[in-house]
Amino acid sequence: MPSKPLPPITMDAVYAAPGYLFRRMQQIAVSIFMEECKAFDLTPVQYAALTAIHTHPGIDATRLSAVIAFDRSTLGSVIERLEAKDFVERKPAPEDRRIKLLYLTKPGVAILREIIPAVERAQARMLEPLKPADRKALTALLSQLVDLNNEASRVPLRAEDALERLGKG
Amino acid sequence: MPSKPLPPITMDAVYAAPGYLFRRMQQIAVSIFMEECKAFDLTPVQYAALTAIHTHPGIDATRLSAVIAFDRSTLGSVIERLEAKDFVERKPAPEDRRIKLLYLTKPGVAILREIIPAVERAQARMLEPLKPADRKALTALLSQLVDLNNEASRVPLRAEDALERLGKG
DNA sequence: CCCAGACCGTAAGTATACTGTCAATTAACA
DNA sequence: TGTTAATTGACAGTATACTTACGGTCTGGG
Repeated sequence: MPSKPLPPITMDAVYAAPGYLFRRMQQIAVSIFMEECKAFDLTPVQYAALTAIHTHPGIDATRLSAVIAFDRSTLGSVIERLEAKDFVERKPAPEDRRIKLLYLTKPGVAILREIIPAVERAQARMLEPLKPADRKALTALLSQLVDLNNEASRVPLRAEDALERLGKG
Repeated sequence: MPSKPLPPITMDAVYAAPGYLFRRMQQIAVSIFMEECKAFDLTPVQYAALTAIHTHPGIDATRLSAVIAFDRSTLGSVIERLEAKDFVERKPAPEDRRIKLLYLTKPGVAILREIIPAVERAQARMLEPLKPADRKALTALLSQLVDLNNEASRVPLRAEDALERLGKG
């Protein structure tokens, strides 16, 4: 019996691999976001953090990381930068001295409102080369896949859990 | 006349945005890759670099960056790490003292052959939650989108250009 | 032949995105 | 109640992923 032939080592195999396509698309998405939003000097992650803090004022860093699926360690420096720009405030929680509660400042709320059109332009541009029907199909498939693969990520999205506790506390 | 209403600021809008989905899927893809390949201690980018050097022995760092769509600066440290692990060799080009030519070592070729099954398992796992037809559809759409958005990236894929010059030189 | 410009690798700086670990603090339970 | 367990933010370490800039090198037009 012949042994299974070794697959050829080619760049075409790399270019067709989902992992490569995801990395590449992420590069492109960040690039487009930064271009559209350069007047605001906010990164995609900083924008997501501002939105989450706006939606859940007084959230703490650990719960914020669960809401935006972002590593707890990295989030520290993200918040530091937002604090340095005076978009976010950290206040110690009275009932738990380990926790620091996060709030948007007035400039933070203002920039969040102002940046929205640029963010929407960026999101539209990412999919623009596709036909409208294909845009919907891609978004739906991606959305499904991210949801079904949630547990495979080291930092799964846990918005419900996080907010449930927030409500209880 | 009423002014256009402001869009509501919600996390659901963030979760449905293509940019968020691409970032999330990239996180998941890297996590799956690292899990499947942890016995080899190679990152996705290091794997792509090894494959490209194997396919084009004697390529230089700038052309390599064009072939794998990876920033020239970052690539320096990636190659350094591959050199430290003794998977890659850098040799000065005799006809151009600016250039260092890249070659795989024997261990480099060996690990590339050995890691392939793990890489294929990782690629399959990324799409596994979808139905087979949907896997194909997603890959096709992504492939199209990456190709059509190539110029939007700061580091566009320029494999043909790079290899053309490589052949001429 | 010369020199302006292009090109090569490299370095410093910023920002994700992880891995650990740690001390302080709070919660849970025997 | 008292001791262990879990949680929180912080820190150090590694690896992308980009920016600008700089010295060394080559190349083309005058």
